[in-house]
Amino acid sequence: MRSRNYSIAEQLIEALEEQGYRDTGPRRRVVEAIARKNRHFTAEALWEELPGIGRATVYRALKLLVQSGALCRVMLEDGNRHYQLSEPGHRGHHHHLLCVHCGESEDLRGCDIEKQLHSVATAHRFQITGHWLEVYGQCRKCAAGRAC
Amino acid sequence: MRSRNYSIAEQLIEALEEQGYRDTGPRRRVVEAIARKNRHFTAEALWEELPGIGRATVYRALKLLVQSGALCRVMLEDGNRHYQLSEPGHRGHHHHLLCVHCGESEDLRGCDIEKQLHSVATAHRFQITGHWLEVYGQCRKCAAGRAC
DNA sequence: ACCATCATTGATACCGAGTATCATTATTAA
DNA sequence: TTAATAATGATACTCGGTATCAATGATGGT
Repeated sequence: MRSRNYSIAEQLIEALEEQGYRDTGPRRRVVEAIARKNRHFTAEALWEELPGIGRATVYRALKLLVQSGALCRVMLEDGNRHYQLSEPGHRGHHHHLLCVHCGESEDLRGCDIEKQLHSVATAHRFQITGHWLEVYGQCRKCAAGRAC
Repeated sequence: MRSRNYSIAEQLIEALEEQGYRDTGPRRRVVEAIARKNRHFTAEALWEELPGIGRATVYRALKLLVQSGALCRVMLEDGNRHYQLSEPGHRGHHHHLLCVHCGESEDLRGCDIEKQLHSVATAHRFQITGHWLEVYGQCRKCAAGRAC
């Protein structure tokens, strides 16, 4: 656990350094807090658990991490914006299964929605350049009525 | 044109009355402004073209119309929230093709994404209760380089 | 037509999420 | 070690939207 967290934090720092950003104390505290999370979270909640770190610093770090693909912005059903770690090795375009009950989220793999959209688009004579998809529901634990 | 706008406005007023809301002067001015639009718009822009109508009134009307299904909230790629009229007789859950160039939008018909999501969900043992999809691209006119 | 009731209005203040500014501080490369 | 430059955090601000509340308007019963 400890080492896993450590390595996630390291990966995030690396993601920043790859883009030419420095490895600083406050940045480290932010990514360590993110690495500890196993569900999606708001920027505000993250900031609140980081006393002494400025709001702007937290928002800046989140922005850079989203840019790098290491972190995803997800949209909840109520329209609130949350953040969540990308699964390792899964930084490109992808979608999420968001548990509305416990807040757990997993990357949606094996979704070839692009193909399907393309055929619909042809019928509309519409040239698709991008899309955005969120899927809401209950994870296996919550669906089974177990705590998670 | 005139009569078409009139009838759209009437339909919107009816959508409100069906829910037990009153047909008032300010409400009428809001729905008439919406009926004139043929692309998605922001709440703020709508308010600005309605001098004398309070901000809250505009936001309240939008909220009620979205509730009724006559109006959709759409999310742009940059995260900005816009609104657009539902196509007639298409008030239930549906998706949009949004032209990023001219702002035109059409309802996406014939998309059986639910089926596909369901099979992916099974693989994840995730119980889907809802989803949100936006599709971005260029409408046929913009793709052809024509003004629209 | 009148009145009592209750919904609606609009001014205002407020809220939440995020950004701009900017003087101070930390990191880095020479 | 130092000069250059990036990052920080306090603060004020923006943007989209909501809560409050006194004043106004619509409605249904008589």
